[in-house]
Amino acid sequence: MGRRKIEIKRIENAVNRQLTFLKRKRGLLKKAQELAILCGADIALIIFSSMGKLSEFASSSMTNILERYNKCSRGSLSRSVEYDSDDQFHEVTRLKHQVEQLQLGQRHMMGEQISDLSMKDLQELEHQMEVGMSQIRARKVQTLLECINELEMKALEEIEIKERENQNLRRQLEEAGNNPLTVEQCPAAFLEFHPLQPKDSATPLLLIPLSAHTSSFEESKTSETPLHLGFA
Amino acid sequence: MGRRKIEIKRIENAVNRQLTFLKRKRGLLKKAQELAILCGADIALIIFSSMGKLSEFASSSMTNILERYNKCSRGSLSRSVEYDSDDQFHEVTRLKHQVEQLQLGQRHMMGEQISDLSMKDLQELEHQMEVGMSQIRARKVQTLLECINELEMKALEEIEIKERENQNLRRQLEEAGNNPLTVEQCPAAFLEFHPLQPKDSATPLLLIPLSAHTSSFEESKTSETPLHLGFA
DNA sequence: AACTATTTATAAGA
DNA sequence: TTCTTATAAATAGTT
Repeated sequence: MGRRKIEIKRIENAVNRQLTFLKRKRGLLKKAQELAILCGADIALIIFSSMGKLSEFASSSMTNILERYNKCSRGSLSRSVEYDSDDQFHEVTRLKHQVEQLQLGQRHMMGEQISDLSMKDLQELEHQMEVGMSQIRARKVQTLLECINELEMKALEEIEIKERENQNLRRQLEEAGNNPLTVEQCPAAFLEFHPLQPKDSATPLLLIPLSAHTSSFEESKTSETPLHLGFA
Repeated sequence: MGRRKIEIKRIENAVNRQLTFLKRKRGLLKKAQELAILCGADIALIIFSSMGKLSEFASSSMTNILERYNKCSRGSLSRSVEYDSDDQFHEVTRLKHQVEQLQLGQRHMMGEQISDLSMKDLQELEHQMEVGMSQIRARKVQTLLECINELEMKALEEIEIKERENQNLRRQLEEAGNNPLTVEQCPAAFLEFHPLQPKDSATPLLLIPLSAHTSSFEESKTSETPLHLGFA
C-alpha cells in the first residue's frame, strides 16, 4: 500500500528502514488498539526497535495479560490449551514452545535454571538422571568388554600370523641346517622386519592396551565422546 | 477500509464481532510479522479473544522478549528507560505503570505479594509502616483528647442548665411553702419531664461515654472509620 | 514533515 | 459459512 509493492524482507537502507519502522509501528499499535476496542479482546503488544527502544500497547494491564499468558502457555505441552484454531502461527508457535521446553530440560540436566523447580520436580529430575547415568555407565562397561574381545581376537590373529611365520622361519632354518648360517650372517633388512622375540609374547600384547583404557575410565565420566579403541 | 467507514467502538452484534475479530486478528499478526522482518524489530503480540482463546506471535523467542521487557520496564520508574519517543501510547503507558506500581505498593502494605522483596525492601517497608502507624496512633489519641474536651464542655453546659432549672424549682418550692404540696400531689406530666435527681450527677455524665470509647480503642486499630462520639 | 499514487485490509454483500 | 467486491486505510516513494 504505497507507490509500489515491496518485498517482505529486511530493508537494507538504514534511513529507509527507520522511516518504515516508525510508520508501520504506529499503524500496528493503532490496529492493536482498534481490535481490542471493536472486539473486546485483551491484547499485549511489545515492540523493541533494532536500536533497542521499547514501544508497547496493552488493552488492559500489561502485567495481567502477561500473567494470564504465562498461565496459559505453561500447560501448553501437557494439556491442549484453547489456542485459537485460526491462528496462522499456531504450528510455529507450538514448535517454538516445544523447542523452548526441550532446551529448558537440557539446561535442567546441566544444573542450570533449577532454582524455581519444586522439590517434586527436583526429585524426578534426579531420578531421571540417575537412570540415564546408570545406563550410560552400563553402556561404557559393555563398550569396554567389546573392545577387550576385539583386542583379544586381533591379538590372537596376529599371534597366529607370527606363529606361522615362525614355523616358516624354523623350517627354513632347518633346511639351512645342511648349510648353516649364523645370526651375524642374516641380512640386516630381514632382522628389522622380523625381530627375534620369545614365543610367549602374547600375554603383554593383550594387557598393555587394556590397562591403558582402564585408567581413563574414571576421567571419561564427564565427557560423552565415545571410546575410540584403536589397535595400537 | 470496507464498504463503509465504521466507528471504533465495541461491535454489539456478536456474529459480526467474531467475524471482524478473525479478520483483523489475522491482519494484525501479519503486520506484526512484516514489521519484524522489514525492520529487524523484536516483537511479541499476545491476543486473548473475548472468548478467552489465545493467539500469539513472537518474532524470536516469546520467553526472551518477555524477559527483556520485564528487565526494561522494571526500572521504568527509577531511570527513564529508552522509550521510543514516537510511541503514541507513551503517556498512557507511563501512567499505567505508575498505577500498577502504586497498587503493588498498596498490596505490599497489606502484606500481599511480598515474597519476592529483598531484605532491604522489607526493612524499608517495615520502617515506613512503623512511621505511618505511629502517626495514625498519635492522631487517634489526639482525636480522643478533643472528644473528651468537647464532652466536658457539653456536660458542663448541660449541668449548668440543670442547675438553673433546679434553682428555679427550688424557688417555686419555697414559694409553694406557704401553700405546701407533697410529691404525690405533683402532676404526673411534670415528674416525667423533670425527674428528681441528686445535685452531684455531673460525675457519671462525664465518665460513662469516655470509658465506652476507651474500651473500643484497641479494636479500632484496624478500621479507619473516624470515631463518632455523639453525646449520648 | 507533508503529499499522493498505490497497495492492502476489510465491511458488507452474495 | 466462505467468497467477492467496493471502499477505507495504510504506506512507499516523492517533494
